[in-house]
Amino acid sequence: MTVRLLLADDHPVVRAGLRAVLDTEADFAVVAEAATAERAVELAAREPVDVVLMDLQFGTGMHGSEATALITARTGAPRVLVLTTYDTDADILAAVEAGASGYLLKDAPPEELAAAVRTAAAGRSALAPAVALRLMDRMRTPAEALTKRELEVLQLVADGLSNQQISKRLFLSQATVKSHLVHVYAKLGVESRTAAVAAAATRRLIRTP
Amino acid sequence: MTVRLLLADDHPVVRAGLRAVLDTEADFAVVAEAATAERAVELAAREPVDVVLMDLQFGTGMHGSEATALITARTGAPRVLVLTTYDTDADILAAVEAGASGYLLKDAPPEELAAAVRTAAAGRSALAPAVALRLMDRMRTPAEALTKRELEVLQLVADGLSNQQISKRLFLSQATVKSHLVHVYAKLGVESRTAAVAAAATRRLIRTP
DNA sequence: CCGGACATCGAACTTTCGATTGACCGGGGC
DNA sequence: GCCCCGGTCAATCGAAAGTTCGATGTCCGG
Repeated sequence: MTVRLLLADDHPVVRAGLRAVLDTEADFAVVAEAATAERAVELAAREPVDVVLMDLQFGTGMHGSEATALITARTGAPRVLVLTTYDTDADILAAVEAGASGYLLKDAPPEELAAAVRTAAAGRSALAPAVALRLMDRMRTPAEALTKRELEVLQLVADGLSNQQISKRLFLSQATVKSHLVHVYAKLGVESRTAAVAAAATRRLIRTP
Repeated sequence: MTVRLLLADDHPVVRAGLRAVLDTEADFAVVAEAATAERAVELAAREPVDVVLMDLQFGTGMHGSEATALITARTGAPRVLVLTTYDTDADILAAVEAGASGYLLKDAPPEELAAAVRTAAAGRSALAPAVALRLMDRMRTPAEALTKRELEVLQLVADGLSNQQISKRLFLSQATVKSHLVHVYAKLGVESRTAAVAAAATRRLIRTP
């Protein structure tokens, strides 16, 4: 049984690398490539594909997690294996919520990559050890885990928005924004918004441009 | 005349991709690969190589710019072509100072990549259009260029320090720190420290963890 | 069913930040 | 020599951020 693959990554070199690594496996066949998330969604709907290898950060246009959600929403959809460079908590959560079957880092060795593809093709969940470890840590110390809402506010803080701007963006009052930030500061062990952004960046909780 | 290549990148997939892309060129031959900067320095000294494709960010150990400096310091050294994902001003300057013959982004199309390798092999300078454009912009609008001191203060802001903490760290008064930040805000077109950090991060003026 | 976590909001308070203005000095360039 | 720029500092004032104390409602699991 051949596993048909769709590669979605904006870097030609990475696509070539994935093709080189995966085509050496006898039971894999790369049937399509996409340089944008939009194109990946289109191809996944049209071509018969078993597993999509999806990057998260594309240079322009749709984000990989959005594309993942669109692809997995259909019935009989292929499995989506997220393959990204960095592992922020926000990205992992977004990918899992979007219906990704797995989450791999690009620095993974080829054997791990092939194993993850087979796992995903079989319908099981495939998480990179580093990612799994992070989720374990998150489970083990739920006190330090930021809620989705807190991450959302923190991300906007990192984008340079003021409390006023954040409140308007999220349809909240400034009081609520401050409230969330108080909790964020407590969980991160800091006492200012910039320190929170720095701490969250090192812990890969948020996306930094 | 065959161009002998050494690939230095910690991502197996990227190395495979570069090999796939470059080995299709008749006059290129990938003769060695290195997964760390240290290994790249070692191989560049031992193997007969014409051009080194050097990543900047390795997972652990030496930085690519250090390795570049070590490699180019020798007489009869190969040319080093820096090939990285992101293009921060600091990285570009460091690479050029280290003696890199060129600076490419990993999202470059294969033709551009091959052309840059030939340019480097011929002993000429090879800059990616995006990188060259950045340098041109930097020349054209020096008003937006932050001074060394301003960057220093801004970096500490990005690390989460308060004005008070920065003043102590740099042996300044808070007035001076504020003064620098006023200039930074004006140059970046923002009006708060977090917005300045966000703007500087997107423009790759500072280091983000 | 009840406790706890999460999300929401308000008000009063303190601290920090940012804007503004003005000043001094040293080093280059004209 | 003179002027401009970079770096340094001071004082002030309003705005923003952060703290503290409260409160309500939902939802979920024991």
